[in-house]
Amino acid sequence: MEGPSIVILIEEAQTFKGKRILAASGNAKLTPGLLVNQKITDIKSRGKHFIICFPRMYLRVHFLMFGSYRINAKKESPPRLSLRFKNGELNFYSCSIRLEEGNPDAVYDYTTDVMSDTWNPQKALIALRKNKKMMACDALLDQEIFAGVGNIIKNEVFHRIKLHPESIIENLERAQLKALVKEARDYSFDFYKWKKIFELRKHWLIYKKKKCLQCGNNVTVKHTGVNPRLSFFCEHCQPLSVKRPS
DNA sequence: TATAATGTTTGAAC
DNA sequence: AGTTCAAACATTAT
Repeated sequence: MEGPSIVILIEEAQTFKGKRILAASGNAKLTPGLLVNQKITDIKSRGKHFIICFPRMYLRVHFLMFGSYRINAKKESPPRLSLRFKNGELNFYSCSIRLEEGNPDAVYDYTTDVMSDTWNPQKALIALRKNKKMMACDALLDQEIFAGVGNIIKNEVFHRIKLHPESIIENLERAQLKALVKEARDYSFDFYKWKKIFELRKHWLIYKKKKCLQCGNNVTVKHTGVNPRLSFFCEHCQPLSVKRPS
């Protein structure tokens, strides 16, 4: 689950903000009793982390690849964590959940979150210049630089800026670096917009495509980067960046 | 039905 | 000590 999906969850879960937990259960490695009677002071996110705040602690939920949730509904499988409120219930499945002490704002840097109001593109540029030997595909998935960006966003962004995902950061022109930072945020917001109206797939231009919609060439599918994650790209429209000697 | 994928952490090995 | 790597976790569509 990528950053924009977490932002949608925040909106859907707003109904529980300010509400008290009446009961908590599940197979998460935490003591559910600690949550009972806790009042939710805030619901927020940082990148792919969904955060439920209490006065002196917070829940940190990461959905990884297969995590899911239900609001006022249940799945057949046992929940990782189920929270019951007077006005409904919030259920999490096959995700990573941790209960942490303190205030999340002391831990998280929201300015590196592509969905955040405080997103700082300049900071991302500086971080990229600091990692000049990195492949662009690894940089874009780096949650310290582009928190919230996942593999779908990665592929669509490289297609939009017409760049080969295996390009080395130091070989990018200044304009390409800026485009990378700009589209990381812009496509994330398009992802958010389209996902909300169930049109996410419909707008994929390269991810899981067979042919490039621009030139008709076969889409190259290969694992790229140190991770390595699957990349879909057009060798013709997305050339490897090679900086000219200056 | 076997496979691979909207992802990250951990700990061993080098 | 830093990096690299495989394993682990878990669900579902194709």
